[in-house]
Amino acid sequence: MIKSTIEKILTEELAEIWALLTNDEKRLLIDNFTIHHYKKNQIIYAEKEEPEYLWALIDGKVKKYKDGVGGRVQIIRLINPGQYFGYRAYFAGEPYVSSAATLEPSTLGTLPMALVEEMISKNNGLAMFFIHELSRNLGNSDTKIVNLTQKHIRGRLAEALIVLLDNYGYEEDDNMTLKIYMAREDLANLSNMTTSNAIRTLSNFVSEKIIVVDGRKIKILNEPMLRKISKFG
Amino acid sequence: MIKSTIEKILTEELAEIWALLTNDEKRLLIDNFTIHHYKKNQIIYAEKEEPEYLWALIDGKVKKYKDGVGGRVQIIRLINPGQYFGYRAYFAGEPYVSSAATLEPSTLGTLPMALVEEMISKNNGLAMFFIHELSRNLGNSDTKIVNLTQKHIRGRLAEALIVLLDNYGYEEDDNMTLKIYMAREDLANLSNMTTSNAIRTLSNFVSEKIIVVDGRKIKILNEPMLRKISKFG
DNA sequence: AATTTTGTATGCTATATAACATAGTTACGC
DNA sequence: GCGTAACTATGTTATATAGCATACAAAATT
Repeated sequence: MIKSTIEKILTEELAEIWALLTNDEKRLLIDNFTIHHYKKNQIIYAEKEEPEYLWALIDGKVKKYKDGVGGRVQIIRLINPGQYFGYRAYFAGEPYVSSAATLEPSTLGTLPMALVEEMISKNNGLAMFFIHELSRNLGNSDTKIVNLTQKHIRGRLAEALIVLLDNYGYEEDDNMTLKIYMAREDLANLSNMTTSNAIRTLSNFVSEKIIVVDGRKIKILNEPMLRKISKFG
Repeated sequence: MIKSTIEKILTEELAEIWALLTNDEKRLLIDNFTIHHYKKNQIIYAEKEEPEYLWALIDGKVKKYKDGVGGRVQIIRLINPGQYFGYRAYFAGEPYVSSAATLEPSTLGTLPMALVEEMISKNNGLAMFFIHELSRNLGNSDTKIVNLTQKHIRGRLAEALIVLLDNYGYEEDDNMTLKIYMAREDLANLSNMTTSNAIRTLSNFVSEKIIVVDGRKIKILNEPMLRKISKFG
């Protein structure tokens, strides 16, 4: 039955919010939560659209990005399963300033923001949850500003690889291969450089035995060195 | 009497929060709100310190900035009278990731964050206020990432001047002169360039009759052009 | 008032990285 | 399975901007 599937997802994948709710709120959530399936590289919402839903990533990988000057794209955040997005613009009372798209086939859930706002106004634990999330994201954004503007190309790419590692971790079988297979272009858009330079710098890291590359699979051989380059590069 | 001065400030300068409170909360606020006077270019708090207070700017001007690679500094936000800062790190449960300092002699108020948190947990209007603030700041930060990484030097400086205009406005008497007198170095740190290049680009804008400069006074002659450069530069 | 320090201005040089070009390689649709 | 498109790789050139040097002006300190 559909309802029980939703309940399973809410209690297991989105436990963080679920735990904060009263029984009435849980019921409301079940009744209004909708599951969506997205293909790889599909746009979820785009800049300038009006925010209407809270999005929850249940399974898969999602990027948030901004289209900038002259066709350049900047990836500003990566979303993991169990995380929420798409709510900031609604809370700020403005249209989206960034777009969201899947990096792989993904399962997502939506909840109308009007309902979320309603629930927040009555549930302080939920309000604190969003205050906490927004605060962490804002800190990351501020840090990103300095990383992207002041570090050199090697430092920025190393940083991007560390971000991928922190977000998605290693494959279980070898504990070395990044659990995300990104196009070089996405890697470039994450670290504010051209695709050519992402490829080139990646090759340099391979020559220096810091990583091994097999297509889109990236195996990190020397994580401390990568962190060092990220920090001082 | 001191208490009545504080009450005057709270009701007039910090009306936005005041209006959201119950009588008991207002009393609590008056009893725990402390006024501080800072000189020009004085550090309020520094990166890596533990956040303890909510800061309210009552009068003056404050910059939030991050020290980056090789002595470079990035100004990430400007604070106006009536605005609050210093709370993000506390909510995120981490030390400060940026520093705060005055740009001119300023009057500030503090409130212990533990009290703010306590009040938020009981007052949903207050919680929504912070959710709204954090959401707006996060949108600005994300936009800043793209502005600073993708725009050319002229666009970045034009953008910085627009930010100063939007934050502090024009002098009342001529409606053209920016109501903030910043060092060229601060201007550079705001727009991610060296001081030399800020001076040079500012001179170019003068040659092009977009602005007039008299020491630190900047008069904007052609605001539409400046906005155009900011947008496409 | 004299002296030091700090800020502003401008020219020249070096360099990191974008832009462009070309080619090989892999994935994908028919 | 073949042809086309998308992706990866690498070399070369162009250029925006940092870095450095020098000079002058203004402000602060003695």
